[in-house]
Amino acid sequence: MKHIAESTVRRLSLYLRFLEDYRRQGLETISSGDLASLGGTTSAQVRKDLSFFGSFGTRGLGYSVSALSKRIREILGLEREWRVIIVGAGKIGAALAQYEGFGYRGFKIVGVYDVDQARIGQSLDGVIVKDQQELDGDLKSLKADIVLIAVPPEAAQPLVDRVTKAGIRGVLNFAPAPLHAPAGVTLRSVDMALELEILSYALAAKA
Amino acid sequence: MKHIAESTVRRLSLYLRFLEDYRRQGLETISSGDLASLGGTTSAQVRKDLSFFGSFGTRGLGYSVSALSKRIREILGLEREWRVIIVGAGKIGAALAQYEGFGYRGFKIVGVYDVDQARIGQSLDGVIVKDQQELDGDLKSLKADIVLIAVPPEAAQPLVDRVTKAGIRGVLNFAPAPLHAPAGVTLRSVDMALELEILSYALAAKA
DNA sequence: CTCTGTGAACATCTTCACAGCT
DNA sequence: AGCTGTGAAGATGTTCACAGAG
Repeated sequence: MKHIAESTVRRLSLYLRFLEDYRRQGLETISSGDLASLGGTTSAQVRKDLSFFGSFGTRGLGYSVSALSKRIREILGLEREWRVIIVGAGKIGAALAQYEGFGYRGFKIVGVYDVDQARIGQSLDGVIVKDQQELDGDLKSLKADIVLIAVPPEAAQPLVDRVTKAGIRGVLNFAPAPLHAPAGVTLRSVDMALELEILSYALAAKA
Repeated sequence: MKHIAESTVRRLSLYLRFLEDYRRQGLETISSGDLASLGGTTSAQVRKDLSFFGSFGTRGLGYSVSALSKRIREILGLEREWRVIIVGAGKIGAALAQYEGFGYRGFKIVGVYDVDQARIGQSLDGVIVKDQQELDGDLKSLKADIVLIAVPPEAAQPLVDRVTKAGIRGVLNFAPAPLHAPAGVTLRSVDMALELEILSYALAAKA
């Protein structure tokens, strides 16, 4: 398969949400124009995005809501369950552990770890915070696929090294630090301070 | 000023962090190559990014750490204080209110609001959660610049409409909903579920 | 000789416009 | 007639490669 742009994948993920809204409303077909106006893009963009993966629509009619949902879920790898471990049970880690947005789409939190004795043993939405010393063993025994990093920035890179050594191939980082992972590992970062600074730029630039 | 790509602004923000690391280490100059290797980019990219805003370097030597820091802070609008209001004191809102990453760079949280009586009155890192009914008045009296949205998805768009009507021009949304804002308002979204889905795609695609 | 600053070449992503099904 | 699917054109972002300052 040809390489797909991240922007395309992001939009696919959005389309899936709109499709689920449509299904909830009992609608059976949707056009590229409908998807476009919901997502703030153009109908050509929607058709182009989908065309990378095949031809799912019917000319003159549009797309079947259920068939397209299914197909996008397959493309995104959401038809399977992903087992997620969170490292760091501070404010962000705790918020992530209890975030409803994850569970409903096949992301299952199977463990939360911290180094702070005060946090170990706490229950976060049914998952008990465990001692980080148990992490290496648990990554394997719990069959974790993805690690969410919610530790202080200086602890983040060593943690990436550690979990990738244990075989983890997907990491989502929330620490404000630029991290590096070996080839074959997908590492993404969500940096809230950075987002605020980009907003600051936009506000300052138009003032 | 010509339009600057978001990717450029994002990198500038990263460069600023590296510059601060360098300053902490007492180093006085830095080359585009140094900045590039820290940020996982190329020296040409660094120079191009900076060139949009002027010529700050010395050929044969590099950039003055302190002068470049100062200049990037000006560009990003970080030499001033931004007054931030958080709406929604659930898990995410509370984590944001207590996130240290914001304060140190001129983002001051001046208020947190919720509709839930059980949360109103709670103290989050020194800020008392107030009743959301007071939001409209406080946006003006507290001179808020930026609103962070941490409410359930269905409440997000009405909230955007409300705060933009009150004069807010910068919104950072954490609810998993695609929002629209009037022209002149900068709205950015951080969507954690979306990030996990993009990760899922990457893992599924290489499997 | 080193490292910046930048036009030009290149690569990537988006939009256009229309042929082709239904 | 309506809407998809897709090459081609256009716009945007990145890398190259070198002139020029120190």
